[in-house]
Amino acid sequence: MPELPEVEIVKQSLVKKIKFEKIKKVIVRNRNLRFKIPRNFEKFLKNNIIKKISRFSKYIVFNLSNGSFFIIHLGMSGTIHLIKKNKYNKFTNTSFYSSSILPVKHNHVEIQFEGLKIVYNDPRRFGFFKIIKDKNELLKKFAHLGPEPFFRSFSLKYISRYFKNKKKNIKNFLLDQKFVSGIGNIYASEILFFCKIIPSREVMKLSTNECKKIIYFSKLVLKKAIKKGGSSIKNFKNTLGNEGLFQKEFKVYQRENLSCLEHKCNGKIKKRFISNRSTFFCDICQK
DNA sequence: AAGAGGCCCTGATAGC
DNA sequence: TGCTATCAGGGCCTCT
Repeated sequence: MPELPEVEIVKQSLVKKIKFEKIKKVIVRNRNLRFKIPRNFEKFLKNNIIKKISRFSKYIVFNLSNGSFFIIHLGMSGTIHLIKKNKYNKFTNTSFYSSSILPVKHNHVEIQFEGLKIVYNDPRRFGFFKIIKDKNELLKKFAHLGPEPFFRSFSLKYISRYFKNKKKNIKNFLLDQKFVSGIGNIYASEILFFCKIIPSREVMKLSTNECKKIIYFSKLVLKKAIKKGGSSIKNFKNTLGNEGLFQKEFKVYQRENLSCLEHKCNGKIKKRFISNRSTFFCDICQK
């Protein structure tokens, strides 16, 4: 599920529903996420008010009333579900994203507020929660991450300097969070299609104009995806509303052997593995 | 230093 | 039906 646009959608929903709410109770059913959830996690969060919810790259950041933070990363398969109490004071299922039905298995973390709770579900457990003591530690945690495509610092100067004498291909660079943060495997293929650059191109051979396109279309594709509510791949069945719509707009991702959607291009979309990740492109109009 | 590859984990699907 | 193999939207670590 989650690249920058999907995480942004989750964040926006969380802002609407739990900003300024007080944490009443925390239940951890499985501590073994990507990083082990520490023993003091529940106690640390309890009685704090969520003062602010923001996003950086693919991380959701919660400011707590005690001056500390906690961050959530959704990994490959993490989803956050909102459960509300009905008028009989019982919890009923609705959701923020991806599925309106709370799955039966893999509900690892539950954070309860007055009248509602959020449930973190993650079959593959590549996601994680982390307590961050203060602002300094937060900055340190994100220090290794490059700019988001939306940042001014993601400039022509920045990327030309970065690409100089580098032999790695452009697809790998778009996935490299040290270079640019927030792009994942779906949007990397999509962005390169718009740029008309083949994913295997060595970055040192990119022209100035192509670098400009990378900046422009990285912003454009992500913005459009956010507008459409993100992408919902492999939806759970019984999805009612709330799922993203951007997957309907994919030009290349998961379109192997289908016709290229570029105007007047007769190509068929190809699928190749680039450093073990599936990559989609048209080898006629992308060069 | 840069780049390639393995690994963490479960579930869905394809092929026999 | 039931097995096995492969693949899935991420990122960290190790090795060369």
